Amino acid sequence: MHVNPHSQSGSPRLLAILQQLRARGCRLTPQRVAILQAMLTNAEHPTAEQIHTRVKAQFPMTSLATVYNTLDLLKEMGALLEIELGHGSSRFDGVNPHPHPHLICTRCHTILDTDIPHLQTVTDVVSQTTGFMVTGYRFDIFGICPTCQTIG
Amino acid sequence: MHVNPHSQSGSPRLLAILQQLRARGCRLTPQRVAILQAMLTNAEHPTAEQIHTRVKAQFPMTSLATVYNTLDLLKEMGALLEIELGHGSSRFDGVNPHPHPHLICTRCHTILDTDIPHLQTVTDVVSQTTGFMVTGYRFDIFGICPTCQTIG
DNA sequence: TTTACTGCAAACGATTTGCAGTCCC
DNA sequence: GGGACTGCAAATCGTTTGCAGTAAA
Repeated sequence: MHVNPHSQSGSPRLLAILQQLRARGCRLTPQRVAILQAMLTNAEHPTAEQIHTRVKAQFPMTSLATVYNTLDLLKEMGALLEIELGHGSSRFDGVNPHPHPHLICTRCHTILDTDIPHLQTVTDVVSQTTGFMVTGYRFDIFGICPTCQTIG
Repeated sequence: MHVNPHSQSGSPRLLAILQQLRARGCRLTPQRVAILQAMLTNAEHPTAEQIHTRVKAQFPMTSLATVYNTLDLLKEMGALLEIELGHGSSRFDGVNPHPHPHLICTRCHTILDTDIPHLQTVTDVVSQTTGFMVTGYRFDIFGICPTCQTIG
């Protein structure tokens, strides 16, 4: 299999991450690039399985293990966020890799991004008052989404 | 095995939860009461395994499955909080079962309770602006605790 | 006596890992 | 050509479950 990433146009973000991968000495295998593209263009906070399904449409041989390996790599690079739920699969956010609050519907399991102003300030204050060196956070708000409320 | 919960003094909270269990038609087995007591007197956010170890000191036959079953029951009753971490075991908070932010040290895995004023107000605002019916939240702040910082 | 609960062991399911072969660079 | 990466299958591990026996009420 052979793919030349330069032959296809891509978003600045995609190109930047490909660049980062190259700088790391990582190979740009077709599977890897396809997984990355799938992550950057899916705002639904997909599971590894869902990414696998989507990538298999393009490269049928792709294994789930490779998806997991690649997601780990991208996570370590800071290119995506993993939302680890206790039960069921992790969900991934490749659209906004910076910590931000999520609204999680406990009925349909939809995850929505949301914005809470000054959250950075809040964690800064915690850092100062407790002596904790804050490196990140996760703020999940659970409830029932508007759609599920109307369904009943 | 036979234990009479009334023969021992207990905190008001312990007695209230025992009462709640009885009201539900649940049996007050020695294992169950011991697990509950262990949870109410351990502020270290223990794992199921750690609770199992502690309870086995008192009732050596106690199985880990019973610990899990009992923790599930207590969680469903709202008597404790489960902190589900993606990797490793869940941690449980039986001291403060109401949602509150946690400071999690990514080096020594200590979990500290903390207080952020007006967090309830924040989730209320999110509820109003998004139409989400908020039922709970989880706010984990990751970093390096003061002790681990001094160790280097 | 009734039946909820227990211990045990096997099952489960998401993720990781070992390995032999592949193919990007 | 070398070694990072792949697919596959087996291993891992926290947690759940089935079941026959036990004991709380």
